[in-house]
Amino acid sequence: MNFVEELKWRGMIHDIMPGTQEQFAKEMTSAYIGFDPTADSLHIGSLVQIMILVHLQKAGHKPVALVGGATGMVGDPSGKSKERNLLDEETLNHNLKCMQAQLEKFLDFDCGENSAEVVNNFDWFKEFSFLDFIRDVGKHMSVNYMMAKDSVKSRLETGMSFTEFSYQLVQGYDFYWLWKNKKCMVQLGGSDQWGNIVTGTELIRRKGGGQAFAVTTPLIKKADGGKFGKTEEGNVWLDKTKTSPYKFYQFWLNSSDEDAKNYIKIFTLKSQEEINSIITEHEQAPHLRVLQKALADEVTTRVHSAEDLEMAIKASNILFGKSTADDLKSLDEDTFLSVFDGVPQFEVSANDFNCGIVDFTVEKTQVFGSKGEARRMLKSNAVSINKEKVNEEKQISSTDLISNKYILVQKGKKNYFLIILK
RNA sequence: GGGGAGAUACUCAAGCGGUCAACGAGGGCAGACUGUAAAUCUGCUGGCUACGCCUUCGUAGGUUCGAAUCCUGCUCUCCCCA
Repeated sequence: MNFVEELKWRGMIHDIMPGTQEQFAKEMTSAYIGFDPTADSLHIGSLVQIMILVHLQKAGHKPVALVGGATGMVGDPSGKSKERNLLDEETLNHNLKCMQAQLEKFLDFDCGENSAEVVNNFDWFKEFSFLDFIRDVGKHMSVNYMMAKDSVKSRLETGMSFTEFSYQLVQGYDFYWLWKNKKCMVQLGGSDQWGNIVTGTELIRRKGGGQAFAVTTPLIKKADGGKFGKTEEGNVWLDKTKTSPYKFYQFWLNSSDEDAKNYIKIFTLKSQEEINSIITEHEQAPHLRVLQKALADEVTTRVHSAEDLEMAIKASNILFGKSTADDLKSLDEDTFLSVFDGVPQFEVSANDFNCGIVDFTVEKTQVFGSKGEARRMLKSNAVSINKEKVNEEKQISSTDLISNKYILVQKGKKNYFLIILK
């Protein structure tokens, strides 16, 4: 199956420029996606773009991942209702380094002519002076054209700086540069990037007299209209120190039936037949959640590792299985600790005991952010100690310790915290 | 440069001298139901040494017994004219 068809059945194409498919059919083609260095880790939103590059390489083409050292200094107005804050250079460089390391995990950088490549647009912008830029690049684009972009139009009312207004030209020049110097024919990206991408193909047409192509992916949303990739704590990151493999696994496992059917096509490499059979199986026995498990297994393995997955499953079974306080107590210490590796942990000392549950969860540990919150939770029957519901009267003493060392605190059904006596 | 409008909690948005920790909506969190799903119903959504107290309505002052509400300076944003 060719690249474009593969993306099509997976529901990963939002828009595609005429002629793109023919280009991919004609020859081994390089295509690139830009990643914005706004944080020091990629999150699962960028995972969609990464998967596109993976498919691209599998189809025999050359993936180029661009990290935006230069564009990151400007700030993309697309989809933003407010002017962005600029990052300082140090943060930016740190972010770039981290992101690059993550990207390298997903692609093959040593497989002959379609080896992946990571480029940084700062490399070609650092020597490019402002005057040169407005003469060589700006001259080809009319303000009228730039103003017609949605990303600009929607900001005309509320205002936008010249910096952000110029963003599309900067990104457009990236495409031009890659086209000119690396024969990169296609730019891929999220649907919000369409305007920026087209500026690039226009620049290539006007300045370079050539042709280039584009494919964009739809914005992923949850079935209920909510934002994809957010949890109570915020973004789901690919960096395991920011989102533990256990939490990562849980994120996918918790997706709704509706969502999981879409996600499995986008985030796994399973074939159409495999996916259909998993969905059929799931519909026959939805409570087994075969679908969510298949999804969570594969994504966790790709982003982390088989070992991380194993521990995440083990932890999940213990935390969400039918286990009781007694089961917890019967675990040996090693298993116990490794199971809870991904669960937020707090350390206490022996004299932190013998106090009320509220003090214990707020002051001795930071399970809850304030006493008010702790009381609210307790009142709504949301707190468990070692899998047993407790109320505001509960006193914590050393008899609550498991293996004389641990206490398991639970907020609601899904949020666990491990307290360790040190 | 001239004129006008505005800034309220996570977001939108009421309030226009006391009864305001601030209506409402969205979002979020929790409870029940379930399949660690969806839908639905319910509760909560500034902090505390908690029938009371403290800190919040762009910012700094002022008027007043009393201010988110009135006055003044400042900052920022938007609109119109040049």
